[in-house]
Amino acid sequence: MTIKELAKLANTSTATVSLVLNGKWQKMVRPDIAKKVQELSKQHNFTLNIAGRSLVMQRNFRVAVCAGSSLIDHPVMGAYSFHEQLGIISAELSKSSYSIDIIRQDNYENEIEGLGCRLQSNCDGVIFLSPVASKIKPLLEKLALKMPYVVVDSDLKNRSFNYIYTDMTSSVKNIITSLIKKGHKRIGIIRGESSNERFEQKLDGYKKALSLSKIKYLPEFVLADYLEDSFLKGYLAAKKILAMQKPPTAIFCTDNCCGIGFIQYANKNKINIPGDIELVGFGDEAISMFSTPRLTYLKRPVREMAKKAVEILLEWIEGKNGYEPLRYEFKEELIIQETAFFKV
Amino acid sequence: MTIKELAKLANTSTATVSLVLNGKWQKMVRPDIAKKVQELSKQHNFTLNIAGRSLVMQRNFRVAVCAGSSLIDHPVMGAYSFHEQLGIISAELSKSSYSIDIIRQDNYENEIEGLGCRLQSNCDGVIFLSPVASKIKPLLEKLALKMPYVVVDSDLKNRSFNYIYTDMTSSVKNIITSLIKKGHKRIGIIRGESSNERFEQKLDGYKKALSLSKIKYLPEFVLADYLEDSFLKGYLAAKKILAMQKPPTAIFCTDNCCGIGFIQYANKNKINIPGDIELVGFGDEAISMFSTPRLTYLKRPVREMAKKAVEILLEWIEGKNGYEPLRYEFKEELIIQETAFFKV
DNA sequence: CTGAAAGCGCTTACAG
DNA sequence: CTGAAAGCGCTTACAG
Repeated sequence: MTIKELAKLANTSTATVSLVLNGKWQKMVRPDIAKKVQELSKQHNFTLNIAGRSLVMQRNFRVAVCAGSSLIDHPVMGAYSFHEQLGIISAELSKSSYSIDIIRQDNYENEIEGLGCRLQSNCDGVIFLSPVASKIKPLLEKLALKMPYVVVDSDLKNRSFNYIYTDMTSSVKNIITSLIKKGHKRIGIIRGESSNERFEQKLDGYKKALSLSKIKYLPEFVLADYLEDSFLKGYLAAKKILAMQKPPTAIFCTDNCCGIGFIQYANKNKINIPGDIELVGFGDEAISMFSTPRLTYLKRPVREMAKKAVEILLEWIEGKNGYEPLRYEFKEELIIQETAFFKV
Repeated sequence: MTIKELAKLANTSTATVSLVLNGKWQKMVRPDIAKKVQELSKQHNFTLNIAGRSLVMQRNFRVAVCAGSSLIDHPVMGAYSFHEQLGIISAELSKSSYSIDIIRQDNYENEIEGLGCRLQSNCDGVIFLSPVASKIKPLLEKLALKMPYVVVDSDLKNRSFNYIYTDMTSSVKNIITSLIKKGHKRIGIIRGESSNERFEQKLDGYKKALSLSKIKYLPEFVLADYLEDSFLKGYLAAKKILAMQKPPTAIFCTDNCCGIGFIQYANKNKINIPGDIELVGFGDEAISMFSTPRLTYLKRPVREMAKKAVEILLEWIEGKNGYEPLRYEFKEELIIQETAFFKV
């Protein structure tokens, strides 16, 4: 069924039907005609054809979601955030009858033209999920997108871009400071993530906290080996740490997966957490309860960031006013479970 | 840039450009002209406008994915499969430049018209993810979709529908039989899922295995209380079971989350798994390694099913031949980790 | 307040 | 082999 047929049934023109169905009829269409159109439309379960609308409105009702393909391909370990975000983004967009295009984005340098052209001709907006800041910035500059975009979960530190982020450095600084206040003097940090840049941000926070409290920074307490498997990283780091003559009394894992690996090794070797060693993770809610004891961790606001991204993107797409660059900060939240206790 | 402009640049007509860019030019367009068009198109990063194509081809380049909204809204516990599948589906579709529409499908009875009309006017095909068989069947009959669809992960037991499934009854039967062969005579089963129908299928397999081996079915070994939280279900079931005077020597958890809950309780109460009690789970790979000991489980081929669904759906959408009803079976696979050991 | 008409960017018969 | 033209289903000036 098309708008033409519906117009015929309602004994009016397609223009009138279009106005009514798009809610733009006030003061333009006689109320009785509007009502009739609405009733007929409901009765026949009529929906405006999206291709027709797209063509004339120069809008595609599609939003692109760009993410590294490792996130898309290997949803098993540590990449849970991406799937949470994808679910939320698609559900939110669906409410406004937008659909999503998943775009794999790995080789930032080589695919600029392809990506730009693909985005430009298919989508109304773009969401970049957790890109590496130092790579997405030149890409955005080169792309010079004419459509709205938002970068989610990367602190681009430049107000001319649109991004939603958390200040991981200060989150980590605060948590390490709390550990110090509790009496810990020997605090370790284990790298869980594969991204060097992200780890550096957290390590900065760690260093700042130590230096503020005049605690000496010990390189052997930083376990930053590169390994694909975050869980295994935690497991092996635990082995290394617990073999030390004077091991740390508290550990910060930069990723929950890694924290769970740590716990698994500790359990096997009868190390008591939090009795012998306190442990704090960082990441999703998702897997944080699957260990014994349950992980105390800084919860990342991944869902909130995704939701916000859709909200502002749609506002920009549907508004006619253009938009100001947007920088929006979310905060990590401390979730106290069983591997460490704090006074808040 | 439009096809018109490109045609002008190439000094030819839009018809010719369209043929070339769609790969239909062989024996219709002079090779030198075709080459010129291809070069110009590449040079200008030209892509055919999808709205224009959609309208004239009567195709939307969109596929709907229907799923219960609890899966979409609460990705934390036990609903991991959905997110794995969503990621795979969207990535696969994206390769063919289709985008996806997420549709929440909860109240099967009341939204038939809305759903049907929405699907019909926006999408070229539909994927139903893990619907309840007894509800999706009447819905499909009433909808009488004119477009291709596939039901993923529900055994509809009716060859007139299109569905991809696993035979959970026989998977469970086999695993229980293996436990019996290993010497277990007291085997418990714990319900992890919220869907009654799915649990019944597994329970059937459990009963069949017992009956084949002439082992008496004991209702107290079936822990099928309803609880939202699968993890907690496992935890509480463990408490109940381990308080029995003669508890089972092996447990089958119908969901991995539930298995991990069981392990957590056992660990806290110094019950040795697999020494005191062997444990087998059922579900995703995703969370199966986050426990100590790691869960032995039947792995569901969720990703494989999703990939297959997209493959056949696109074949149907892009083919012009209509299609035969399709029924495609996948098998669960036993993954032996640390909570139970089998000879295979 | 209403309707006829132009036009969005394509593809596909159809005439040459 | 090539190009002019119709038409997909809408929205939005524009004329009445």
